[in-house]
This record gives sequence, C-alpha cells and structure tokens, in this order.
Amino acid sequence: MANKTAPDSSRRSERSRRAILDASLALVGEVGYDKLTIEGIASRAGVGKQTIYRWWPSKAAVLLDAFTAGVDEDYAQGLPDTGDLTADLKSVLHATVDEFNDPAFQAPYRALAVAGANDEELSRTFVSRLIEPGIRVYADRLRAAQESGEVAADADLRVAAEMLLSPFSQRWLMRTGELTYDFVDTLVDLVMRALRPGSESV
Amino acid sequence: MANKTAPDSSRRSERSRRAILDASLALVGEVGYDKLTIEGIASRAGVGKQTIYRWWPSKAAVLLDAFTAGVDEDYAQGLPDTGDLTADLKSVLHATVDEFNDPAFQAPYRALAVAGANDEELSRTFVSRLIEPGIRVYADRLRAAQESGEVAADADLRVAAEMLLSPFSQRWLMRTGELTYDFVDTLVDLVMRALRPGSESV
Amino acid sequence: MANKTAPDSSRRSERSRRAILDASLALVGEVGYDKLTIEGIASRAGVGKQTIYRWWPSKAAVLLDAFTAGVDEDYAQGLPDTGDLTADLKSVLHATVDEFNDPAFQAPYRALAVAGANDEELSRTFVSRLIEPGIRVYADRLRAAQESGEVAADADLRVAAEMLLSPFSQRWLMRTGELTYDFVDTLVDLVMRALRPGSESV
Amino acid sequence: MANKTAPDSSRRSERSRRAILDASLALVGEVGYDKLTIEGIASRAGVGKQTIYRWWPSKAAVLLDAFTAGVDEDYAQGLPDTGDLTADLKSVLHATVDEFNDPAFQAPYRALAVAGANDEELSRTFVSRLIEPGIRVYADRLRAAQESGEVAADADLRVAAEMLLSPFSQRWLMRTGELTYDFVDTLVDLVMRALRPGSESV
DNA sequence: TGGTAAACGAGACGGTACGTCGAGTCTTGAT
DNA sequence: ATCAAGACTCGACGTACCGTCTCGTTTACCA
Repeated sequence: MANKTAPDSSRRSERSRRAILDASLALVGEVGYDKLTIEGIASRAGVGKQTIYRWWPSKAAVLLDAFTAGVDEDYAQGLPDTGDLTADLKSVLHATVDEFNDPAFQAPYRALAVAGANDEELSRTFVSRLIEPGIRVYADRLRAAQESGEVAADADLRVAAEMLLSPFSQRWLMRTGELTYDFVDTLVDLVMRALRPGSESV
Repeated sequence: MANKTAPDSSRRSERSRRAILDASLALVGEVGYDKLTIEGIASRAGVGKQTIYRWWPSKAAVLLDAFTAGVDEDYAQGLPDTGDLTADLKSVLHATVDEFNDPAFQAPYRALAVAGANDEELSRTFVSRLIEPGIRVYADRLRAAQESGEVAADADLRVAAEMLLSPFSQRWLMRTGELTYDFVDTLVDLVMRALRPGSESV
Repeated sequence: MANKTAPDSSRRSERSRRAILDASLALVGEVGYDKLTIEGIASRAGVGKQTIYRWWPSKAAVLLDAFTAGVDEDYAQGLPDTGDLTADLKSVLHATVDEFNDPAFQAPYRALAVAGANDEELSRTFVSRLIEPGIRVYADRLRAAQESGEVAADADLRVAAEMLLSPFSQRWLMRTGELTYDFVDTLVDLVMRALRPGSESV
Repeated sequence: MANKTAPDSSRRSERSRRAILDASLALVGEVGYDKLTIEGIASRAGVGKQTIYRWWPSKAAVLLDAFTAGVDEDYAQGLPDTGDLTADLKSVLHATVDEFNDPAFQAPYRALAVAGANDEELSRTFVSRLIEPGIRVYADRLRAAQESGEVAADADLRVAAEMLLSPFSQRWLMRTGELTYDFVDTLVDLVMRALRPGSESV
C-alpha cells in the first residue's frame, strides 16, 4: 500500500520530534499559518527538512500533532455535574470564553480549523480529535440531566449540544460577534427553554 | 494611508474586471483554493498580472468580489412569511441544504470562509457582505413572528437566529455532520420550543 | 516603409524635446545606462511616454541625440597647426585625457559605445557622428604635415590616425590601462617614428 | 562581505554547470545578448533559475565563464617565432582576422565587451582573462625581437603591442572599418617602422 | 565491541509562484 | 494633432518554498 518503504518508527528521534512540534507552535504564533513554512520549522528546530517530510505529510499535520499533544486529556473527565444543568453549562462556557479569547491559543486553532476546510483528510482528524469529543461531553452531560428528569425526554441531545457550541465557535471563527459571558448566558438560557420538560412538541 | 498612488478607477477596464472575476470562480471550482494562483487567474482571464495587483490586494479579495457579485440581491426580499414560522423556516432551510450540498457552490464559499479566518480585514468584508445579512433576515422574520405573538416577547432574536444558522454552517464548514432535511427540521423544532410564548424564563 | 503614419514634425513640441534630452543626460549620469528607463526619462522630463516613443526608437537613440547635441561643432575647427606636429598632437591628446577622465562625460559616452556594439543601426550613427569625425581631423592634420614634408610621403594616414586614437579609446573603454599624459606622449613618439620621412618601407 | 551564506561548492552539480554554460553560448548566438535571459538559459539547460543565481551574479558572469572555458589555453604557447618578426605578426593577425569575422564568435565576445563597459567588476575579469593575456603574448614576442636586435632597444613594447591590437579591436567592436588582411598588413608595416633599430627618438 | 544500516543535519537540485518593474501600445481629456 | 497621464498586456526579474535527492555523520541494534 505504501509506495515508499515506511520509516522505522522505533528508531525515531524523540528529540527531533519534540523540537519540530515546539517550533511549529512557536512559529505559527509568530508569523501566522500562511507564512508558516516547512523550511522555517526545520530551521527553527535545528532539523533537516527530510526529517519532517519523513514523518508528516503536510505542515497542517505537523501543527495538528503539535496542537493536540496537550489537549487530548482535557475531555477525559467530562463536564461537572452539580445537579444544576444551567449553572454547570454557564460555568464551563465562561471558562471556554476566556480560553478562546487568549491570543496564544487562537493562532494554531484557527489555522487548523482553516486548513481542515480545504483538506478533507486533515479535517477528519481535526474533527475527531478535537471537535467531536467536545460535542460529546456536552451531549453526555445533557443525557445525565435527561435521565434525572431535568431535560425533556424526547429532545435530540446531539443537536442540542450543537445549538450550544456552534453559535459559540462560529462567532469566534468567523468573527461574527463578541465572545462574552452575557452571550453564552443568553445562549444557555435559550437552549434550556427548548429542553425544559413539558416543552415537548405536539 | 496608501503608500502607492491609487489607480484612477474611472479609467478601469470593465472588460478585464469581468474576465478576472469569471476566471477566479471557474478556477477555484476546478483546482481548489490552495492551487488557485494569481498567475493562473491572469492567464485564464487573458489579463496582465499587474491588472489584478492594481485592483485587489490578494487572491482572496478577488474571490470575494467574484463570489459576492451575484449574491448581494439574494437577501433583498427577506424570508417568506406565510404566518406559519416553523413551516417558513423549514422550507427556506431545506433550500439552503440543497444549495450547500452543491459542489459548484462549495469551493469558493469554503475558500472564503477559510481565507477569512487568517485575514482579519478580509474577514470583516466577508462577514458583513455575506454572513451578517443572512443572520439579519432570519432575525427579521423572527421579529415579525414576535410582533404577531407567535414568539415569546423576551427572546433574544439575534442569538436565536444564530442558534438556527450556526449549527448548520458549522456542520458544513467543519464537516462535523451531514446536512439533511431531518437535521434542519430537528433544529427548527428545538429552536421553536425555546421561542414558544409561555416559555419565558422565570 | 513606415507602417505607422509618421508624426508631423512641424507640430513637435520643442519644449518636450529639450526636456527629454536633458532628463536623459541627467539620469544616465545618476543611475547609469542599464538602469536608465524610458519611464524614468518621461517622468523626470514631465512628459508622456508616448511622446518619447513617437520621436525615438529606443533609449539609446534618445541618448545619442542628447549626447551629440552639443558635440557636433567640436570638430569644426580641426586640430591646431603650429608647424610642430608632435607638439600639436600631444597638446590635443592631453586635453582629451582630461576630458575622458571626467566622470560626467564617461557615463553617456560609455553607454553609447556599448549600446552600439549590440545595435548595428545605432552603431552607424554613433560612428559617423562621433568617432569618424574624430579620426578624420587627425588624418587631416597628418595630411597637412605630410604636405609640408614633416611626414613620410607613403604613410597610410588613416591607419596612422587609428594607431594614435584606438589604443587611447581602447584603454578607456575596456579599462585596460590608465589614461595619462605619459601614455599619450609615448604613443605619439612611437607613431612619429613610424611616420618620419626616410622611414619608408623597403 | 558576502551577506548570504556561501553555497558549498564541493556539492555543486557538474552536470548542471556544463548545461548552463552550453545553453548560454547557444542562446547568445541565437537571440543576442540583450534578449538573453536567465529564464531562457535555465529553461534551455533544464535547470532551476536558483541554480544559476546560486553560482553566478549576473548573466554576463555566466557568459564570461562560458566563453573563457575553452579559451584560456589559447594563449599558452605564445606567438610563433621564425626569426622574421614582420612575417610572424602578419600571419598571426591574418588568422585573427578570420576568427573575428566568424559570426559564431562575434556574439558572445561582443556581448562581453559591452557588458564589461557598464560593469566594472566584470570588466576586470574580462580584461585579465581575455584581453591582457592577448596583449602580453604580443609584447613577449616583441621583447624576443628586441633581444635579437630586430627591434630598437628603447621602444616601449607594451604601448607598441597596443598600437598593433587596439586599432584592430576598435574597428571590430565599433564597426569603424573593415577587418582585412590589407589593413593588418598596413598596420604591421607602420608599427615596424616605429620599432626599427636606428629609429630611436633624438 | 565493532560493523552496519537506519535516521539524521545539511543543503543543492528542478520547479512553481510570488510580487515588482519596465517595455511598448492604447485610450482619454486638455490645450 | 500633439500632448500628459496612466491603464493595459506581456515578459523577465530576483526571491521564497516546495518536495526530492544526495551527501557525510551520528546512533542504536546485532553479530
């Protein structure tokens, strides 16, 4: 299947791998995604270009690895559950507002979102590693609330989670609006109205 | 502000302008945004590269002009109002599902969304010319419904419109899910629950 | 022969003509021949490009006109004739040494010599307007000396004049040696030996 | 002095070097110096432009290398010495007349002469690699003749050599006259008169 | 413990596209 | 009709990176 003999990953230099990942993150923050080059990464990392090409298919893939390296475990413990769904959602989303307003976080994440739009393969990984887990932890928290009767039994929780998250990420990605606590509060309140038991469709 | 003496737009060649815009759209459909080049556009349009650089700052700006040329009037007549908000929303969104599933439409739109993420200036134009008007016509329709008592008086209609549109465009842009009639129906139903009179927050 | 209708030279703007010629000389001194451009001349002269193209076929032709404008009459009065050929030649060549060592003179003259080498048409004009007259005044002075018996009767005076002038201009053009009074004195002395009466070939 | 880190010449591709040199000579013969372009050379040689820019500073430098590649050894054996100076000079110059009247030779040589006039750095190399050795072999032959008493003891042989060569190359370069056997014969005869023993200046 | 094969740093290579400059042509108003 | 101005098509410039390809030079396993 592979036309080139695959490299022997057991002999891979961990030192180079880390240097490349670090250089990528540093550079994307400094010059932006468009001006991020393989040559630049190699030179900053003190590494031969071939070492990058040997292990990654594109600069987007490098960046994706660099970015997801420290993020995977964030979703592990799920959302808090104090028994008050509205309060839990607001508190988590307030934290997320702060995170997405942090410039250091923006550059690589935005770059990946973008790169994914034009690279379907990359997109799959990006979605399954970063976006999908995010949606899922929200859907899971909603399910818990549903089971405790806090949420209407017939609500489509996946779509509900998207109603919560997409307006948020859309505002951020496309700069269609400010990301404020007020905004997410309004959003949560509206969604909660839709999910309230007794609001079932006729 | 301008470092170069601005060109005299009264002497601009309409013929060249159209050729460039047409070539851009054709090419982005054929080769995609990443492989779209200024040289390619110029050559296809039978135009000197300088003529492109004289009037546009980047390939993204060309594409934005090309794309918005025929779209501006789409929002002019607003959304239909048959008196049944749910039905109106579903019918419009069904049409939009079809539009966004059309490959000819996808390439340039996706490209612009992407280009905007990394170019703040371009992003503003993209949002104000394409996205903002879209949100606005939905918000307007909701307002009409609110005035007729079909929607709760205290609902934030702008955020409600985003709850309707963002999950949709997010699925499309990031490929986080299928765009189907079912999906938008579920979406509309959920949002309508949130907006139903009598659902006001306590 | 001309495919375009020739411009009507009676309506030509003398003001523009002078401005173009002046700008050419000024610019060639400032930036050198290679970086001399038609656009630069036009802009400096406050003139449309077309006005230059209308009246001259190339930048070299402009420069040739500019340069020869004030030079033609230099050759009119011929070489001095005090009766002492050797002294006359040395005194004139000393003056020429000074002239050719003047930087203001070098740039355009060198440029024309060069342009001529690759443009046969221009070359003809350059030679017939500038070089040929120079050789001729020397040959004429030699002829006078021959008639007065100061020079051998059988000497080829045209070639003798070239023996005097070519080593000089060669040194200057190709930078093969310094242009000094000593050098031209040596040159004159050697040539005079060849021309001395009684040196006729056997 | 060098602002860019110099390339590692030990890794230079001999194949590319030869292809570039060959293409340069071929093209200058076909299109002339002015229309000779780096892009043209690169494309003809099947080479990236950067490979030319990496090793040469200008098209003139490429051409100089190309031209001198096969010429250096021409001067190695010096001029013939049959004991008859006049005959030796005439026979060599006759050969040179033929060489300079050969169109294949003219284009690059003329181009270099010209390029040198406007590029002092190039000029030095051109002179020291091609012109100076030429003058020197003539001066050497004259010295041999001087030592054997065929030439006056006090004559400046360097200037004498220039008297022989400069009128020749001047005629060729500036097209001030025909290059014929007759011309060089006359030239040699005149110079020989100047050098004849007993012609010493008083 | 020394030999050898892979990965490595470095960077030259053939290419493509960049954004700029100037050439020479063409069009528009003003004189 | 010529002029100043400058937009146009075209071609080349010199630069930046691409992804591929040698080069020695580590490095780590295995004989």
